[in-house]
Amino acid sequence: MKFVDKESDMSGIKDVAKKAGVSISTVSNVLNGRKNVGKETRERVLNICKELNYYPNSAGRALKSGKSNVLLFNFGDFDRSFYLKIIHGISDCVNDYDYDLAIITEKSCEKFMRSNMSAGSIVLDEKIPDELLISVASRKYPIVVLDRKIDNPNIKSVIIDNYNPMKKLVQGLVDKGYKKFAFIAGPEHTLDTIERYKAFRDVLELNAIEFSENYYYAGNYREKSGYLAAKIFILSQELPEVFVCANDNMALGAIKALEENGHRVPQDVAVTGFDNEQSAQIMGLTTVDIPKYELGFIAAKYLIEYIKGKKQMHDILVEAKVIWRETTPDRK
Amino acid sequence: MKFVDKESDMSGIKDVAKKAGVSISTVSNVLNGRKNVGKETRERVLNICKELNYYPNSAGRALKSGKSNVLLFNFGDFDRSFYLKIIHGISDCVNDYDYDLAIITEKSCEKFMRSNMSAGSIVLDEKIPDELLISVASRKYPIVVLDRKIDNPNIKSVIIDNYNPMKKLVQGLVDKGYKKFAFIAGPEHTLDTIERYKAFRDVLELNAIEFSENYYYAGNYREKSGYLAAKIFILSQELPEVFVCANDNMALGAIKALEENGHRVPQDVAVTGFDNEQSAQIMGLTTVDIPKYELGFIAAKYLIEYIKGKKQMHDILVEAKVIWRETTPDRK
DNA sequence: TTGTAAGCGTTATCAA
DNA sequence: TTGATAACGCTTACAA
Repeated sequence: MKFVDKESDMSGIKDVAKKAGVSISTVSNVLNGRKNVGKETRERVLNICKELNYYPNSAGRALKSGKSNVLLFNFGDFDRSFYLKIIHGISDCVNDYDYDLAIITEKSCEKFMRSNMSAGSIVLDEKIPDELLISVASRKYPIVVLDRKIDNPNIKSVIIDNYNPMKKLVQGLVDKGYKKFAFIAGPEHTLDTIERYKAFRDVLELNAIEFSENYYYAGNYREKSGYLAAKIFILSQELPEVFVCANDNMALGAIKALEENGHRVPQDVAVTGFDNEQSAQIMGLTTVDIPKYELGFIAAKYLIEYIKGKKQMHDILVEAKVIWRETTPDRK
Repeated sequence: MKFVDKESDMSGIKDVAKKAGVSISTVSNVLNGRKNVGKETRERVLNICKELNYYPNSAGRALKSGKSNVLLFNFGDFDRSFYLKIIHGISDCVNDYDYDLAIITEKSCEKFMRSNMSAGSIVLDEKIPDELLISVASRKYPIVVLDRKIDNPNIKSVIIDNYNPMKKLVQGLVDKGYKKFAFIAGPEHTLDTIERYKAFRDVLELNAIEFSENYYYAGNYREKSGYLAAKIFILSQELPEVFVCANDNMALGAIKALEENGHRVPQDVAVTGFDNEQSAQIMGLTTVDIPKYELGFIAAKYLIEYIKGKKQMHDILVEAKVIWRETTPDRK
């Protein structure tokens, strides 16, 4: 078979106009659903668009009108399958409202956000600095940040309630008879780690249970850092009765390290996570379930409503709840 | 605190030019690294760019030059954490070559591909029809498809070798003494399912092992369909000795169904998967490891090289290999 | 109801 | 070494 490489079978608005025997502006009017076009003309134009496979050049459009139906979602951690669910929720919502979604990474985030190609952003990656978001956000370009707070009227937050479920989780452990805790944290500047840890400390204090900083380890949410943390505890000092981990991945790593070193979970040591990822389910890990899909959906909906002009919007708090499983048996 | 909503603190090339006391074209020349600018002018302009937080508007740029540094990656299945790894590989490669990546879903795929905002696409979602890809692909807009073949000079394939590892896997099972097989397939029109199944049948035939179509079940790669498949086998007929599943998710589902019904894995029934997802690792599931990160990286590199003008490119075959774990003990 | 023309922010050509 | 200007594809007053 022989293929001819058509230099470009892409037709522009001009081609459509010419073929339809109308002016460019008429075509534009048809495409933008303006009322000032005759029914017959409208149909003819529409048909020809189909026929020529015409799609508006987004650069031209963005340049002129500054408008766009594209929403950006930025994320950065490829290790948490977590994010796929959030994306799913965002994607479904965005489609419901007839917007388009482009998912981008930190590297290109600024470029995309500044390029007029989108109408707003949902930002998850903590690596994107506050300053960038503040400099980019405006009433015409609102931003929704996940699990983060930025003091700016055009940057809204959708936040997971970390504090209350973690409090319940730890109180539950206390009630089960646990007395000696270790905490494996995520990156220390992130809102979620701060809150999860605060809840942990508050409950211990409330129950007059002693906690030494020696039993605190700052990880990075990766499985490896949980592994490392547990390993360090194993090698250097007495084991706690329970590892409270700031997410499931690290809990998994901790379990791995424990079992490799002959400590049975949960008979010898208990472990808890946070997120309720698939792996937690499989392992029977006690954790906190975050409604990921819903989180994405809500964030997208929120952004779209704000873009459409809704006022008086306050930050949203998404509830999460404890899931008790096998890694935390009664200790009494 | 009171915020003034600056209509736009975005400064354009004009602002830079004015403030620097030069013409627009000079600024453009500086920014594009042209040699025809005095050293002193260049530095002044550069400083002012920083000062004003100037960022070239990519819409304007794209419009004029018709060029773009954006690559599209399309995917559609939010259930396989698998894809996150592929995205990771693509993202890293794209960044290495100073391109930008936008990840998009089926819904907006055509719009984005036809809107001139990108220089090429990597397509994974089987739901995108061949015809669309063919109509969009050209020497100026090449496409790389994953796990799929399309007969067009500007659509290149990066394919996972499904056949050989599946052959090895099944032969291994035969060698271990398994004689009674069931196969849980993915969507029937997909290249990977076809090949995985073919390898399965070929090995059985080679070893003169009988296989009845009753032991074939067409799933959809979701955990639920594996669950359902196993359930059906459990309810309706004799169990096989081993479930060969076309991916890990379905294997997981099958295991769940089996255990819920009192059949122990692997003592009573063996199970294998494909993909080597995190869950497979945790479960001790025998499977085939696909180098996901590398797959993404290779696909992106391939696309970029083609965009940059490399000729004579042939499809790429990515190797995968069997990982033996606990779900398939010797049966002798 | 339709068409004309200006202009969006950039790059590229050519003249100064 | 610089600057004026046309052009990219589109939208949108405004004129017809």
